[in-house]
This record gives sequence, C-alpha cells and structure tokens, in this order.
Amino acid sequence: MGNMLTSSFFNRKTETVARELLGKYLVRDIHGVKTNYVITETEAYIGPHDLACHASKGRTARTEVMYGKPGRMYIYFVYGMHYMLNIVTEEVGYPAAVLIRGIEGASGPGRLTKKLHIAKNLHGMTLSKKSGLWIEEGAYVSDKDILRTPRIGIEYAGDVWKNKKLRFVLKKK
DNA sequence: ACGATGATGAAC
DNA sequence: TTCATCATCGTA
Repeated sequence: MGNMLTSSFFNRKTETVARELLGKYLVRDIHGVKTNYVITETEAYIGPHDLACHASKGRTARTEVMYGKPGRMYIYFVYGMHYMLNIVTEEVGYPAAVLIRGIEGASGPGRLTKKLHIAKNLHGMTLSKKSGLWIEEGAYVSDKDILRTPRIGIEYAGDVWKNKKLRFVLKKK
C-alpha cells in the first residue's frame, strides 16, 4: 500500500493538485473493511474570483471549510439527492478545492459518494484513517494519459471561467 | 428530454 | 418568508 497523502500535498496550486490526484487511490474504511479505487476524474475550483467556485459568493456557513486547512473535506448536497466530495486545497485563508468526479468503477460525483457511503457527516473532517477516508500514492501517470476539458455543469460561470480547462480525466487503457 | 428533491443564497 | 437555482442521475 502507498503512503497516505497529507496536508502538504494539498497545500499547493489547486490545478496542480487536481492533475496529480489522477491515478492515486481513494481509500474507504468502513468498520475495518477497506476498499480502494483509482481516482480517474477531478475538477479544480480556484478561489474567490472563479465564478464556478462556491466561494465566489463569499464566506458563508457553507463555504467556510474551503477557507480552512488543506486536506479537509468539503461535502455538499445538490439537486436534492447527491453528495459531492471535494478536498480543500491551497493555504489557509484562500478558498479552493478539488472535486472528485470519478473513480474506477464509478463515473460521476454522485455515484461515487453513494458507492463509498460518503455523506455530510464527513464534512470538515481531515482525510485520515480516523475519518475512514483518505488518499494514497499510486502509479506514475504521464501527461499523455490525461485529457483536459472545461468543467461540467457550470454554464452559469461566465465566458472566461466556464471555458477554462480545469477538468482532468485519466484516459482508459 | 425531463423529473426527483432539498439546501442555499438572494430578494423582498 | 418565499423563490429560483443547483459542481447530478436514472429513466425514457
């Protein structure tokens, strides 16, 4: 098993973190039963100026966690039925996060949280063995095996931000 | 193409 | 307090 990623991994540019999470293992421990899945798709949400980032609305109860320590989970509920898993990035005080959009065997942010039983009770917790959810090192991933596209479901974000290629997809072998 | 289904933020 | 919107998904 690889080493567990710690806060220093996430305390970097959000775009870099999103890129480097591809190929890493998302590990879930439920009552001692561990499962791990390769991360295959991510998106970067970068700071107060990014109109697609929830923090562009300002510092609220919902977005507060993004202003905190990198490596914590930002989990929110959308469309009345799906939980989204994000990992906080960059330094304390700068609101940014990476959305985990896909893992091996579960494509789509709502599908993977359902599969791994990830819900609001993990919101604000640090990725760690204690929380039962963490990320471990994986195999080297070449740029040739990665596709970059605009992010999904953010048509409202204005011409500049909606078109930025901040979605990272690991190509299938 | 569309409905499910509830939290969120902004308007009033 | 009401209202439109939403980082989606399953069914059609």
